[in-house]
Amino acid sequence: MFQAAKQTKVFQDVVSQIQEAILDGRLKTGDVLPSERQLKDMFNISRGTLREALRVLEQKGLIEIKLGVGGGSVVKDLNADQVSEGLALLIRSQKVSLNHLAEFREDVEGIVAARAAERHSKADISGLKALLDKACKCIDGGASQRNAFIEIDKQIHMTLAEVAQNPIYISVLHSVHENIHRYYDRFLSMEERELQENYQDLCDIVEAVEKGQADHARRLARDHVRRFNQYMKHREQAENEVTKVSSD
Amino acid sequence: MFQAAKQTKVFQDVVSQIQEAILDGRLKTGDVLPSERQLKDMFNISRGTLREALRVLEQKGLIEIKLGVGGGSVVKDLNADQVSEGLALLIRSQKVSLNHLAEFREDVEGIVAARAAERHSKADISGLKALLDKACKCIDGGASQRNAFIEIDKQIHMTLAEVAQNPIYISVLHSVHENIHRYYDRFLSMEERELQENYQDLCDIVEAVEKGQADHARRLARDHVRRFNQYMKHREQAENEVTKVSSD
DNA sequence: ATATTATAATGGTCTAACCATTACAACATA
DNA sequence: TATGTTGTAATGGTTAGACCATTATAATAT
Repeated sequence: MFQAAKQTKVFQDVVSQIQEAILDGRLKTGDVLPSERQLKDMFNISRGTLREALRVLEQKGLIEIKLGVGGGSVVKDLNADQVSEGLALLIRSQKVSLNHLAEFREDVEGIVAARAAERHSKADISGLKALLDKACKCIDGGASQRNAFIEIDKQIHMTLAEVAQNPIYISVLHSVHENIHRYYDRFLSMEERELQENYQDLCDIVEAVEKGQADHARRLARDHVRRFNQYMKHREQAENEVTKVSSD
Repeated sequence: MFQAAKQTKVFQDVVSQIQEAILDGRLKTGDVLPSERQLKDMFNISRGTLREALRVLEQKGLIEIKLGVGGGSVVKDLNADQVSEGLALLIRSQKVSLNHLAEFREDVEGIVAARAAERHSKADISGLKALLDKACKCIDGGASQRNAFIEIDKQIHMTLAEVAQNPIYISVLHSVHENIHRYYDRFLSMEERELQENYQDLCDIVEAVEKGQADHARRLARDHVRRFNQYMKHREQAENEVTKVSSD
């Protein structure tokens, strides 16, 4: 007959109100909320409760809290960081293994390449080829050059996601890279031969994209990522062997 | 020469310590943290500061805070809710459109079907066929039956994600469904003809999975989702037309 | 004109209460 | 004895008021 009386925790109500204001556009990126002492009076709550609400909004990625005079709660430009953090937690909590993530990356990079092949413009291809040139120049350099290569490699993948014209791919791929690199960074120094192979892969993918061969681009991208994954797994195993022997 | 001195906000340090304890397994799902009054003494901080930390952990999905005697902060079983919420925020903030999400779903469902085709067991197929049977019985029923059909449809998709044996697909697909349905629920009442088509699609997909035809399953799943998306878009346009006319 | 220093506003933290909710024990009742 | 009621104490939720730490800006000195 009756509904359970609304369980409002005060701070939750404040979170909702401010969140709605942001999502409705009544508060825009860069806007500064009133100071805590003003807000607490506006909501007619205590400062502690208000601060709990602000902490939640901060954690959601909706506001950023700055210190000192002229500081305060600033409405943030929303990005994929929260998605990325959530994914990172799933991985660290062993709900998701590196193999799962690596496989997911294979598939996503495949999709991205295929969509990019469908939607690329001439300007996109020019941009990609410029990146390939930069990558090529890094191959036979020293260790620092190799890090540069890895960086450009990542840029090429992210650029493909942009060419695919769907921000979800950008966010998802960004999250995946973020989390994969957190684990693989220590193995990332590649030999010149691997760099060469890697570079060739990228050239092939870009070529397929340019020709609009979606399925082919998908396959190339997937194989490219799979090869990278297998290489990293070998490195990890090798490292584990060493650790095992030296601790025997 | 020097690094900037660590900017520790006290509550952040507390968040880190508890988060690490959970992720390292020192605190397990279901464990209850000491009461706030005990924790504040253990960390040697004030209760307000502690509560800010707990609110952040709660928002991250790591703990759940229960009221009353025997209440307290309980370590939660981590799931994809945070990823889902992050995605929802991106959508509501117009960073991501429904078209983007729908397209993404096409691709993901395609992947899932392909992976399922590679990895299915006989038991998986039995489970899927049982669901198909249930779906079939809902087709010519009334409105309530139709809702049941939609529910089973979702179950079949999620089951395919489980068959694919990668928890990321489960999480991502769950997030996508969650967010798509938030927008499309009002249009979800389908005609018997659409249900029939839908059912046939599902049968075809399961058949392709059973036969291990990965590429075929991918194509079928993608087309299935695309058709659904187009149908929903038409419904939405139709509704907008009506609104437009009636407000003229 | 430039460097330094004070000022005041803001977020960060602390203390010490009291309120609201809830599991459970103590008690009353049939 | 079994069952329903009530009290109690522990816990999270909220409040109030104070003081500390940081920082943009204005005032001052060089």
